[in-house]
Amino acid sequence: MDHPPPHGCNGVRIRQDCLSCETRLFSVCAALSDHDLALLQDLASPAQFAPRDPLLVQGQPAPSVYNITSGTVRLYTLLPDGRRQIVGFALPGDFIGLSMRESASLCADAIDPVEACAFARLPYSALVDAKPALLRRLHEQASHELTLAQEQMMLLGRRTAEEKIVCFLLRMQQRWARIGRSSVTVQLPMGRQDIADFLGLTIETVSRTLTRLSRDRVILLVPDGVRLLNGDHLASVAAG
Amino acid sequence: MDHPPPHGCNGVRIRQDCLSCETRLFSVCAALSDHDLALLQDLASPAQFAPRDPLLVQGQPAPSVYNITSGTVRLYTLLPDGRRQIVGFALPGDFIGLSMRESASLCADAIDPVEACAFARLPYSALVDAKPALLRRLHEQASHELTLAQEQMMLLGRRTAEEKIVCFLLRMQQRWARIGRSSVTVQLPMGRQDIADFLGLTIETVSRTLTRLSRDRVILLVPDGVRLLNGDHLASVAAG
DNA sequence: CGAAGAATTGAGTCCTATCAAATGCCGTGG
DNA sequence: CCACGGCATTTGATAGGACTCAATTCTTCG
Repeated sequence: MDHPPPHGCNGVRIRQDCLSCETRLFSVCAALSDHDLALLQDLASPAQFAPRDPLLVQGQPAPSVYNITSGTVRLYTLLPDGRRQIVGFALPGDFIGLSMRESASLCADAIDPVEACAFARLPYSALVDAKPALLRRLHEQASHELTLAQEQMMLLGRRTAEEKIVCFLLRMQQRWARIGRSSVTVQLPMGRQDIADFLGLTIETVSRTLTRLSRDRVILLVPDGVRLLNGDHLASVAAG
Repeated sequence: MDHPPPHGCNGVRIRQDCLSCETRLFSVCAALSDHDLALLQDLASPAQFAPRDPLLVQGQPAPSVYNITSGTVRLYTLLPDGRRQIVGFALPGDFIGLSMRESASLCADAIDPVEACAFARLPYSALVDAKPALLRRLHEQASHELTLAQEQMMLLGRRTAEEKIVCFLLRMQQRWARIGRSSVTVQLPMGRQDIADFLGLTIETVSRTLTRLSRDRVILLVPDGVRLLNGDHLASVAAG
């Protein structure tokens, strides 16, 4: 893929171009015919977020749902005393706002520069009502997320720190692979504290575990990511 | 509610009677009109499970989906080395098999004697395709489960043993209340080991924490449940 | 009554958290 | 170009909460 980013012809304002969207095939949009996609495109407005910009705030009304087209978003909940649990990272192709409820049950904010398709909730909801295929796709997506959430519960409740880290690295590798960015070097756009809050650990334990794996030549720490050196060992740890 | 359990007239074989089903209003069936409910009823076959009987086995084909009408089911995943994480308990009105995939990603088995409506997956799937209202309801249900799963992640990743226990008790109270069994005495049909595997603790820690709460007059341990004595204290612990 | 399983209680250990300090990284501005 | 400040990360020392192992008590039920 080396064509330029999508832009409008004839000098019109730059708009989404769903048909050529790189994330289309991975996203909920894959459920739609070209015709229905055009309807969806009319509802979409491009949105950009700088690092730390919020997409959703826990408890506050969520005017839009989003389809991430580039960048990484963290989804998390907070306790009053400040403890944070990250419940997921949204990558390109991921949909934010599956439940379509009026107010957000989560916080979501950009980790790095994020681009997304925003859909106003009401017209989007109407389109979902009119297109069962889209609803079906949303439900499949929600079911998939539920399965992931259940895996994460096993990880949080029953796995050791090392297993948590290893599972996390392997899952990130799989997720990048699924959207066509397969590589031995796993990109980690999030910081150590984010990883800790995702895995139910402290930042120190994350750091120590990564350095130990690195010393044991199982991984190699590189800027903004890790290279997986000993896949067999990693897989056997993850298997439990 | 003191009428006898549903049974057929004229000596016909006992069947589900969805219209008078006590769990109808809480379950996915609430999405359907009386007419559509009749279609659903034709697909339903009553099923009973003794304690420890499996409803689903991880990785194996799931021929049916279930609507629980009485009793309690535990849903869990296993690691090869035997570690177990319970991801939820299904109570009357709960639906098992939301994802409608062919093979189960979870194990599910009865904790106490369970009665359920079983629906063969294929005809059920066909009905869902024909009735968007039913699909919509399934999606709402899945979204709700996703929200619960995210709360559970916070609990597993960031809460102390005492907070886990207290949150669990309060949530069980709410769940019983929602299906019309509100009471200061919270029924706990599952054993201590089940609670431990749900909360990411050991059975000893569960037991010790419950006895400590009991000594502090916050709860009272009774057979098959607990009575909540100091709701304010419980709520403040749960708030974090 | 006795056996088997479930739950509780106790003693000691270990993994991870906590507290604290040092190091590395990167953009800014002199 | 390099010194500087701020932030993220790493490393170290210590403590503590939950786990492990083991024994006892309580239930249930034939």
